[in-house]
Amino acid sequence: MASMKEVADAAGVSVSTVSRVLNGKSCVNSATRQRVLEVVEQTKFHPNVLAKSLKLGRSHTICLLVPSIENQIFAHITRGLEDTARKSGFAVVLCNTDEDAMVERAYIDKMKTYWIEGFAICPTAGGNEDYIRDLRASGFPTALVCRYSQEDVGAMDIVSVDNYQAAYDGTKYLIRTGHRRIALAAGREELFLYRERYRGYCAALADAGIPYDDELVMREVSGTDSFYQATRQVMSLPEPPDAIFATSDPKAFVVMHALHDLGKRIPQDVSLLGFDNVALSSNMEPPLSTVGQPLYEMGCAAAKTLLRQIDYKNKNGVLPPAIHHVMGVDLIIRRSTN
Amino acid sequence: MASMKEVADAAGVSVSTVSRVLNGKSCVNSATRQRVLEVVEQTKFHPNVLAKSLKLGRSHTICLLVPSIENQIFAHITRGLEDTARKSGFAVVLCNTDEDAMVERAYIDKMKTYWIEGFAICPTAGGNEDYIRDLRASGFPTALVCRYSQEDVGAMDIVSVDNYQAAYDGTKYLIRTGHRRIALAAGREELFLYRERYRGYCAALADAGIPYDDELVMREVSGTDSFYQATRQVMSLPEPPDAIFATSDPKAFVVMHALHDLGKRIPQDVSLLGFDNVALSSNMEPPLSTVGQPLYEMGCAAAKTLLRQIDYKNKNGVLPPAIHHVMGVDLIIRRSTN
DNA sequence: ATGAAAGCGCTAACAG
DNA sequence: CTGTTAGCGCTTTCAT
Repeated sequence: MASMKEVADAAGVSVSTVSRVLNGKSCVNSATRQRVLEVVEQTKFHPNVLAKSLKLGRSHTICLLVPSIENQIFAHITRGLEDTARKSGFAVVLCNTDEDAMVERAYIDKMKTYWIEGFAICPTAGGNEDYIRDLRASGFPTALVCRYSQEDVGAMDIVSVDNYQAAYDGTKYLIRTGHRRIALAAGREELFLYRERYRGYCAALADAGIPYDDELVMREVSGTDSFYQATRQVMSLPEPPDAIFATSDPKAFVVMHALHDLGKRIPQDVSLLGFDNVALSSNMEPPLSTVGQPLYEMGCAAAKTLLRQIDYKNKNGVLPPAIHHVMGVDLIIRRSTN
Repeated sequence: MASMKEVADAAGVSVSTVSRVLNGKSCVNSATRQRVLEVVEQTKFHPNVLAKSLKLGRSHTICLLVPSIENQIFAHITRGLEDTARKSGFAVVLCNTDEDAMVERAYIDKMKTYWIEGFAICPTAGGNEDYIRDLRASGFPTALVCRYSQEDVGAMDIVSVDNYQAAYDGTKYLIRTGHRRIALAAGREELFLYRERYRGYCAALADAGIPYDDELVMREVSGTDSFYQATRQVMSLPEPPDAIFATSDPKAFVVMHALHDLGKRIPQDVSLLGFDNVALSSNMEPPLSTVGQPLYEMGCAAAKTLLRQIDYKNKNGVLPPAIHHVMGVDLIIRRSTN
């Protein structure tokens, strides 16, 4: 890794001139420019980004925090984010928080000192998110993806879907297709998005005049796998459900598995509707009907909103007003519902 | 973000003293140490890692290149790598190459100028990997994970399983359990690991005196989905297979799907064996028997070998001799084979 | 159009 | 034990 000084010497010019031709600033005599360019070519010189970052106060790096990249949902988001960041010359540092607020917090603290230019965060379920709000308050471009709290709206940049409406529509679809006893595989209540989906489910039921039955809502006890038992339980009710709405595809997979083991046919005995449209859902047996979130696009949107904030901040010294990007969902009917 | 100078001023000492207490080098008067520590506390000072990196020539950052994080296989590896890197204070930059050698190459070039301390790479299938070998040649700690070429052995650090033996054992298991017509969902031939798995399959057949039938090996035409058609074809043979060995779990998922659509029961009509043991395989219907690679651990091992190289290089100025870490596989019998 | 010089924030001799 | 100083590699006034 040659340094600019070496290039300058070899070309018989000063480092400032080399810098100038490399950055296309102000005019440089085209003869000298040529000479410099040649040397750069020969020596395979690449400017040291670290030094540049230090000088300029920017690193062209953003940081993504997700609970776990092993969860397909976050894998899709990550892909979208990385793709669009890369196209703009940004690198992305990945951190798996494992739903541990301590890890999340420590990581953010550490990353701040890297002059990371922005943070895209799918926050951990448990934690108080004050340190995330502080992040923005202290001037870091920040985007919440998927997961966010009510109070964040208007205060932070957010990329999400309308979880209430999406769940409402999903439930409505199940009702419209003749189902009356609709069970819900609900997500962890600490997460606003799951409370919203729950609300949507309740509202759709109410609007259709179907009485709410708490025995029909399965709650996550310890990890997604807990829906295996929950499914067995709900299916052994005197009046078992004729449809199950899982509030995420990974949950739907374990419900599906439990149903198979119970000898129940999908959708003949019970319809199953998921939420997310993760890549694998189309390969399940039967292929899973689901409320599709545009996960990849949400990752792209998160990157874009971060880039936008970074730009704005570099121009105006402050962050732009927060926006809430609410993306549309698609109801994807495959063969697990009828 | 306060700077060390400010801390120094506030504490009434010089920056070097602050640096010393922060780095625990040489002795500092415990009274002054206290004072400095207090100011550090108050101002929430974190040293600027960029400046430190520039000065020291190290960034405590490694780079991971994978074809796509959306592929569960790479998600597991990534998780293992990130977990162990983080524990050692390293950040990891993620790049999805999408099997595009151009992207891979460009990314590596760019990352070199970030003073990235090491590269963990699951190389793209197509490309000539000279630039990866150059990476090591030019002094960058490098680890190949899963995918590698014959010629890399001994020349580069590699973390993999013994693909030949694993496929041999998997096939052997199928034979031992009474199968004679064993089809193979083979992977892309450009990948050494798939050629090895193919060899293992052939060898096991030969050793058991079962004639090789080329009609029984399905080849990837265009993405994993092409195995859907291939499965239909092979099942419509006059003498269809009584078992299918898929050389990766994602392939097994589409084979399984095709089998279902064909009305074939697994394992009654045909046994199905996968390769990888991706998280979802246990949730399939039926749960997939598979040759389990320790993917998470392979990620950990890749991080460790990188860390080891980095250490060694910092001490001795050169990279340590390359090692090939061959990890064991587990035959995981679930319910898709009998 | 080009060079000299200052400085981004930090570490590491080298003096004292 | 502590302060001074010289850079790490680069950008950017400010002169020339």
